[in-house]
Amino acid sequence: MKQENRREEIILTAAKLFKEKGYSAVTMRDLATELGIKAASLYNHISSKQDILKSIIISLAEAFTQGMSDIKSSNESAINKLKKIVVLHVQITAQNTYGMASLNNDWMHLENQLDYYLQLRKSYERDFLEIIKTGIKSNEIIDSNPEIVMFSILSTLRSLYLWIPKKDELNREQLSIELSEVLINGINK
Amino acid sequence: MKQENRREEIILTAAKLFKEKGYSAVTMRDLATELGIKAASLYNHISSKQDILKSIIISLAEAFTQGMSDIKSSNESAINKLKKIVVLHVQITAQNTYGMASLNNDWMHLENQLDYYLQLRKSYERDFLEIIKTGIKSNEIIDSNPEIVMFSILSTLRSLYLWIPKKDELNREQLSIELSEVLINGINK
DNA sequence: CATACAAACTAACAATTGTTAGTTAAAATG
DNA sequence: CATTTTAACTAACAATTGTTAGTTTGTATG
Repeated sequence: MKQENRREEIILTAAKLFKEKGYSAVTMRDLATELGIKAASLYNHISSKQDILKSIIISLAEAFTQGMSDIKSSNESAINKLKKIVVLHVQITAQNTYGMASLNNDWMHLENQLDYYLQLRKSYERDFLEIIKTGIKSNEIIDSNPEIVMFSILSTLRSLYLWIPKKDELNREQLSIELSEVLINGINK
Repeated sequence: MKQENRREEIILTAAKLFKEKGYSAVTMRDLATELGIKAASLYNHISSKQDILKSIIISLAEAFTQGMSDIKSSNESAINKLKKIVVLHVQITAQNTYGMASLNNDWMHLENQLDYYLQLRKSYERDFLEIIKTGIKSNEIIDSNPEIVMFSILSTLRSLYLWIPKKDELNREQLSIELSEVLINGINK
């Protein structure tokens, strides 16, 4: 039975290095050194550097797609759907902050899977925008430019991978609540 | 008189490529090809690849520092200071979307200037946080976690470089107003 | 104990990297 | 017109890159 743990360990360590320096700046020798082995030994577990990147990014992108699918079909108000999106991002990001860095910053270095990734992202943003537009029509959400609303919320959620590691005194649920408060209700008194 | 234009052109083209692929993935040959010359010819105008990155990032970081300094000393309410910060980001980003990508994504590849950059950023964030805390104390801003408020606003402003190029039908002033509306007053009706 | 296999190793490769040296042609300067 | 400067070029370098081939070592399995 092949030890799948070692592969996972390699991918996790790679994600950590990718977060610090970006995919292109991390060499297979960097990665091997971090793991205490030689570069050639990595190839007993992974098939290429590109294969590592693909494993990191695609699984995360699919998790977001699945999450959005659940939210879409969840007979909730638009505002509650937005709150669920916040929870989704906090949850996935808290689970894998390193990988989220690659998802955000290294997706353009995907080769074979680039089109697939872009398709997932496009579809996610389309669903997100649809929720906001529905909320505006139903008078739940203030009459504003829906793209700016999505841009604003999504930018914050996509940056979570940078902030969550610094603030682990805050638990996930609490963070989701405070974030929803600020993003949805604003800060003006 | 040395032609300073050519240097500017090289730096601008480099910023454009850095935005697409990141600093590490762009080679001097890529850059030269984009300009229609050979890699070695670049060195008549710049002293190193690192020199290009430094020129892009440091000037932008100093522009933000200057802007924040003006806002700090501008006897305005906290909310109005925040609105001025939005305008500052929209203005600088609209002027140089390519460079802002490097500021956001490639700062860690600075070598000699890394400490200086980090110092500027830290100081900027300290001032930003201070404005929010003052606003909370003076009852202008809702009683919330000031770090989350800053994180949320700053994440959105830092992502502007991705969105502004897609939306140039929106003029800067209009964008600043709508963004302030969403970020400060929220979206809940 | 014999065998199979997982996971490390050494050595090497071809390609690519940033950069330097030296040269050339055209344009600016006196 | 003579000279200097600018900005391109060719050729080459030493280092680093991802990856492959072949080998060794320890650990389970039968």
